[in-house]
Amino acid sequence: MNSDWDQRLREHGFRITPQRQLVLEAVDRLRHGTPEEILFEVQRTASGVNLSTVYRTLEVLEDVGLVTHAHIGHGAPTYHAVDEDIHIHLVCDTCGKVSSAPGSVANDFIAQLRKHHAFVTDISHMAMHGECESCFTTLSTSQVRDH
Amino acid sequence: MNSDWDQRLREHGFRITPQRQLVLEAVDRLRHGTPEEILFEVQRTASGVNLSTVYRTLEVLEDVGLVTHAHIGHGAPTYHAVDEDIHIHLVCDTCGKVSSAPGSVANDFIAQLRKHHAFVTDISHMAMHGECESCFTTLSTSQVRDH
DNA sequence: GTATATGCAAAGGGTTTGCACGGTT
DNA sequence: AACCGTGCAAACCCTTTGCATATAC
Repeated sequence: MNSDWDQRLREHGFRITPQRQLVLEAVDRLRHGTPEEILFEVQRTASGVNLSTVYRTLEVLEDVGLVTHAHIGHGAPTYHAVDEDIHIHLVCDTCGKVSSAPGSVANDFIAQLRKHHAFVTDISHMAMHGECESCFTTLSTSQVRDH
Repeated sequence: MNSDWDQRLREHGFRITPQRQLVLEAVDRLRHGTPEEILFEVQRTASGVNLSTVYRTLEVLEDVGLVTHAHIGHGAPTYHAVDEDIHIHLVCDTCGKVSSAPGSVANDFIAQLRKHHAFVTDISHMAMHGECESCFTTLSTSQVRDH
């Protein structure tokens, strides 16, 4: 885990609290987690922590650049530490499976968006929707599909 | 608007109703719309239509391939007709502005995901998060930022 | 000591569901 | 006539907010 997390918070004028440490540790341990999943992880150590504190804490940790989130489904977003290996989420909208690809596969694409469309993409926030190969193949054989 | 929309519904065993026609027309007219925005548009013609009908109808229209949706923010998803020009949504997480780029800019990227990561991307569902050039520039000059 | 953070409970958006009625086939 | 689709209201999930208390500085 990022060793100067407390420094990072102080720099931005935030205080150091047990809750903030615990939430950050939980995010690191889970690698991916919704606010509720993070709450449960935190509560293994400190049962008194409240869900609204988790929400407020995640917002703070995101502000200072220690965590990010991606929207991988219709439900709650998933949070992860920023120092994780940068990756892209591939969400199968048919079976719900979430796989990932190294962030580098998007380099050219992102460079093009930057150059020609004046847009700076936040790669750790990227979630692609579509279908995994097996779901796609199943659909192709069971119904008409236009290519 | 797609001229055989009713045929499309019938093929899949759905019935033709005024509500389904009106919702589809509203989506076409708005080009992009949340369920609630679509409801308001529909209600300009038929004030009695209910929000839950809009939700159920959008699900049906998506099932038969007449509309899709993309998650461009934390809030409600945005629906649009499938025969629109294929485009990618670029969402600025700082100022909230949503711009778009032609779908073709992602061709290589999508081909790579298909070939090396067994994933078939639904391009009309693509929403990229990040910052527009002006927000990015402002941030760069007002605070430390790592490149 | 003062300002910020937390816990709790209530309210808020967005979406789904159960049920009786009405409309399409 | 049978079944599907609709309107309405209630329930649901996820998230935010107001307020009093507790805690970091």
